[in-house]
Amino acid sequence: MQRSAVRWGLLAVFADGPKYGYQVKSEFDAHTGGSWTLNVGQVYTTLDRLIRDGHVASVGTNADGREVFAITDQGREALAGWFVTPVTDTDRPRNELAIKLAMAAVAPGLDIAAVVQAQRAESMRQMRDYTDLRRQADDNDDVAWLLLIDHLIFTLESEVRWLDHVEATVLRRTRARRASTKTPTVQHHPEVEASGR
Amino acid sequence: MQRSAVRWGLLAVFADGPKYGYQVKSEFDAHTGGSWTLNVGQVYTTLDRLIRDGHVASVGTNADGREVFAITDQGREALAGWFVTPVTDTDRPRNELAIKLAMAAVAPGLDIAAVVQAQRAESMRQMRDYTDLRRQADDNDDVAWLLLIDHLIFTLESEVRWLDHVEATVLRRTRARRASTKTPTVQHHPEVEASGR
DNA sequence: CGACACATGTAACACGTTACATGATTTG
DNA sequence: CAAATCATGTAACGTGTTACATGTGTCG
Repeated sequence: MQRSAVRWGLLAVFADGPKYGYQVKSEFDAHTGGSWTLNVGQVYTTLDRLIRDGHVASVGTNADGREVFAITDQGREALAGWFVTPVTDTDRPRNELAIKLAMAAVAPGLDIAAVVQAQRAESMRQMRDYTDLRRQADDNDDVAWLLLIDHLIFTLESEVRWLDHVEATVLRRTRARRASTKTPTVQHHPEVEASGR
Repeated sequence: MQRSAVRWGLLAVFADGPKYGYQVKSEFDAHTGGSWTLNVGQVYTTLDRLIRDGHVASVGTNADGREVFAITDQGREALAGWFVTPVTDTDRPRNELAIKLAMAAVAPGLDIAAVVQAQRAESMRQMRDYTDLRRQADDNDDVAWLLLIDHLIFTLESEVRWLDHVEATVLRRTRARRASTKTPTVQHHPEVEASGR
C-alpha cells in the first residue's frame, strides 16, 4: 500500500482491460495530455514493480506477439482501496515552494520580495499557459485531462494568492520591527477563511 | 542541483551559522512547527548527502565535543540559486489526489461521487485542524511556521474547491450522456478564471 | 532511403523514509 | 532510579527519473 502517484495511475489504466506495455503508456498519456509526460522507461520499471507486488500479471501474448498484462484480483482490490481512501496530510509530499519561501522569510540578508516576485511572475506565466490550453479544450476531450488541467490552474491560483499573502506578511513584519523594537503588532490575519460548499 | 525540499530546507538552516547534527533537526522543527515532522535519522542521511556534494562541511568540534558543520561557499551559492530560481512545472511533483480523481472519472463502474465526498470530508477536517492551529498562533511565533500553516490552508481550500468542481463536472457529463446519446453538449465551462493580483 | 513513431528493456542514481542500535544527560 | 530527551548513526527499501541500447514498422 505505497503512496505514490505514477504507480497508482498506471494501475488504474489497467482497470478497463488487459494491455501491453507501450499501450499503457499511450493511454496514460492520453488521460494526462502531455502535462504529465512519462519517460517510457519508467512505464516498464513501474510495471515490473506492479508485477512484483502481484497487482498486475502477464496473461499471454496477443496477435501481434506482444506480451499482455492484466490487473489481478489483488490489484483490483488495492485499486479500489486507493480510490476510496482519502489523501491525508501524511500522504502529501513536502511542498518545495512552501519550504523555500518559509526559509527565505527567516534567512539572514535575503531580499525576499525579489524571491516572491520572481516566483509570482513564473507562476502567473504558467497559469496563463494552462488557461490558454484549457480554453482550447472542449467537452469532447478526455475528462481526466480536463480535470488535471483544472487542478493545475486551481493550484496555481492558490499559489499566487499565497505569494501575495507571504509578501504582505513579511512587509508588515518588517515595518513593525522598524517602527518600534517591541510594540506587539496589531492582531490582524483574517485573510484565511473556509469555503462553505 | 537536485529538486527536493527536505534537503534544501536543511541546507537553509545552515545559512545563519554552523551547527551540529541534532541542532539542525531542532531548528528545522522550530521553523516548521511539527506539521513537517522529520525522522531524526533522515537529518543525518541528508546531512551526509549535503557533505558528499560539498554544500556542507565539518568545521571541527565544539565545547561539548560535538562535531559542528557549516555551509560551504559552494553551498551558499547553491542556496542563493535555489532561492532565486522559481519553481516551475517540471519541479512540481505529480499530485496524488489529482491523478486519483482524474482516473476515478474515467474508471469503469466506480462511484466517483463517493470518492469525492470522502475526500472532501477529510480535506475539510484537515482544514479545520489547521485553521484552529492558526488561530492559536500569534505574531510572536516563527514566521516560517506561520507561512507554512497558511500554505497548507490555502492549498486545502483550493483542493476543496477543485473537488466541488470535479463533482459538478462529472455530474454534468453523466446527465449529458444520459439525456441524449450523441447530442453535442452545450459548450459551458466558465468556472475557471484568473485572479488578477 | 531516412526520419520518426512504436516498442521493450536495463542500469544507475537521487531523494524520502523508517526501523533499529546505542549511548549520554536530564529530570520527576 | 526510571523515563524522557538529547544525540549519532546505519541499513534497507521504496518510488521517481533519466540515459542508454536496441529493434521493428511505416510513411513521405
